Amino acid sequence: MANARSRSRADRSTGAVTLQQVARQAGVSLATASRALHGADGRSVGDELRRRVQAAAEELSYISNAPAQALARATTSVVGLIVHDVADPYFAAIAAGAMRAARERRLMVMIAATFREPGLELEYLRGLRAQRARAVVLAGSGLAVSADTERLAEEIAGFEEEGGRVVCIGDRGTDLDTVALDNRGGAAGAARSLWDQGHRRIGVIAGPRELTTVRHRLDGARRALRSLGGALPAERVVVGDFTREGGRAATLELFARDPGLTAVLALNDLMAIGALAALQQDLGRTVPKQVSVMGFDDVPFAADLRPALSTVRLPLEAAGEQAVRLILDDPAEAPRRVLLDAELVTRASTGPATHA
Amino acid sequence: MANARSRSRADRSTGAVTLQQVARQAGVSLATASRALHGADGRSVGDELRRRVQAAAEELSYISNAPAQALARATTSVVGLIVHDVADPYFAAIAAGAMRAARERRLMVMIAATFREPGLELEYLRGLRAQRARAVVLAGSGLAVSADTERLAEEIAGFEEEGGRVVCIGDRGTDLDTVALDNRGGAAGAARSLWDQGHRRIGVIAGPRELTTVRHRLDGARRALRSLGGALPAERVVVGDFTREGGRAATLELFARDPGLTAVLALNDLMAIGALAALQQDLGRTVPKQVSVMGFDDVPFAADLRPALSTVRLPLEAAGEQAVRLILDDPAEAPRRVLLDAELVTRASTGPATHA
DNA sequence: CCTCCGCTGGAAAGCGCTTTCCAAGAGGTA
DNA sequence: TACCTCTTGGAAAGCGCTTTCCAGCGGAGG
Repeated sequence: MANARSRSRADRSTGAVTLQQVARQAGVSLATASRALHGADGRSVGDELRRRVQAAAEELSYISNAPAQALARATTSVVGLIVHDVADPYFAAIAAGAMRAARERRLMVMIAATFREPGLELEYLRGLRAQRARAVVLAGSGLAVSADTERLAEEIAGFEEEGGRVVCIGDRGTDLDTVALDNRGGAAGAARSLWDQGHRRIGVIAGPRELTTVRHRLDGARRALRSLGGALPAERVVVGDFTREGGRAATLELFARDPGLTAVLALNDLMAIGALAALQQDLGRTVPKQVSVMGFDDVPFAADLRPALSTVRLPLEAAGEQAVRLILDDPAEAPRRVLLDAELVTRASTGPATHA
Repeated sequence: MANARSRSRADRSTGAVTLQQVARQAGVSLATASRALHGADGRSVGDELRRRVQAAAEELSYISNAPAQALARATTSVVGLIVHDVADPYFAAIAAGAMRAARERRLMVMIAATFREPGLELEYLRGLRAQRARAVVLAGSGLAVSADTERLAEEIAGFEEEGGRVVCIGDRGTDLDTVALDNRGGAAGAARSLWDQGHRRIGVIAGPRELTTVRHRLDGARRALRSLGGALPAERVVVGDFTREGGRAATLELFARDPGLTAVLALNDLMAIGALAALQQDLGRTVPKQVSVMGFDDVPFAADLRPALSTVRLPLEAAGEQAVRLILDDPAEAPRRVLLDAELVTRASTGPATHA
């Protein structure tokens, strides 16, 4: 008997059941089968025939061919999601939210991780365009300065011209649909809270300056301090990787420059964890007794660190959800912007400044 | 002038640049253009023409239509990844590995989260079949008992018959390509290490019993204890959600049953974190002085908890990578099985038993 | 009784690509 | 010079679906 492997060389089919076969089995035309099963056509099919088609499909275990549908309909049911790194809890939370929203709308999500290489973002966007994704969510923070930024903008424009939709999480320069997170406000609140507890010598450990997220957070903190009569001189800001190790190294550098700091504001929780490690293990300081540490993002484990990390909570999962909603539910003309609030979460890693 | 919106109703095209247009612009036939740009054909194109085609493609910003290619080639460049929850660091790590491997092979990954509903796994597998994914990685632990298990097996068989490939991470009953993690061995090692430190009354907090992962870990621990002359009676095993809260509740229950326990073995790190919280905050015990806590998985923050969590490290990212390699690199006949070792990581949350 | 309309089913024309086949030319050998 | 082989380009036949059009039919209205 003929098995799947013995097809003629000219036969490029996969051996999967086709709609044609379903139609034959049900004794109806291809058109009717298509309408009975997927009928986005606005056309109705008689009850009797519809039942016959459904039965045939069931019996043959028919599974529709999405690429073929995509070709014929000129649209797909996939949305793309571009993040920096899925293993980073920040992006994991966003991804979870986006996937939940996608599920509600019965869409599949194609995910791409750039590992922070700007070139990859462009490449993946092109890949998603090739897939004819309906929409793509750009979750990674934009780069403020980059030769690729312009190319990216062009690519986005091209995509939108073809009917694709793009939304980004966090502000980018461009006028796109945006789900913005209140980085500035959150950072300002964090700085103010430190100030209110008597801290006057506050150090900041920041991620790469090109990230707009970093810029906004830094800016928020700086302004708040200034408006309170303080300042954030350049030597009290150390840039490092946006990771635990980056935070550790940055903290060491910060205290090498000024051992009298009473608080460190980390621009994300990963760095804050590094700061905690540096302070408690390398520098032998007690937190928050001698030095307060404030994080940013409120990753899931923040409350389980010792001391429990005070931080700024960002509604990341909601951001992911909103992003796909925004993009799919009502395709407005003008670019829209949704601002999600940050919330200060005070836990045990911050406390009153000890005046030396 | 005619814009993209003014196409006739009969025109189902997206307005995207097609290969046909590129061919025309380059003054060659469609066939030649196809060969010049993607030629998986084994056929060569003269240098001059190839250059002309490439220039035309560049100039028109041509982006190939993946669905159309998929239809014509009867294969795609997407792999599917089905997990329980992307926000769970366990799956996030696997996903990161899988994505890295996919990138090396220039594949796109379609990800689906089941949120632990077994029905969804089936549904997503069908979705991935519809997409004609080349391969799918089943990352979530299998359910040992489930009405869906059989349906799932059928679905997998159908997919493989059509040329799709499936690999799972962690053992499932079925004879599939598998990247197994040494859950049994890891749990045995963990139990032994506790035993060796003098612990004789060890409680275990476990995730849902249907998960094969849980079964294996539990089994490993039980056997190890038995072989050492101890035992793991049913009342010292409490089942809860595989989450922080589940761990906390389970720990409380465990100590309500037997306040004299000197160690708790959590079957994943999330539960271990809950145990730490329950012990230190709710029960007022010191860890590891009065009670030792051992986790499982070694999530990224395990070392930053207080006390730093002793746990069993699983090479999760490697598992994700291996899975996609296994499945794509050499499509062997017989189902293969790769076993990845677990490694005991002793940190500060475990110590010698205090004999009351 | 005839016409017109609304409804349902089917034939067929694509959607944008890949690949098979064929034709034509180049180069080698007898 | 005649014949054969090898290479390169193009025409055209699909891949599996959706959707447009058209045909046929029954019922309502004149």
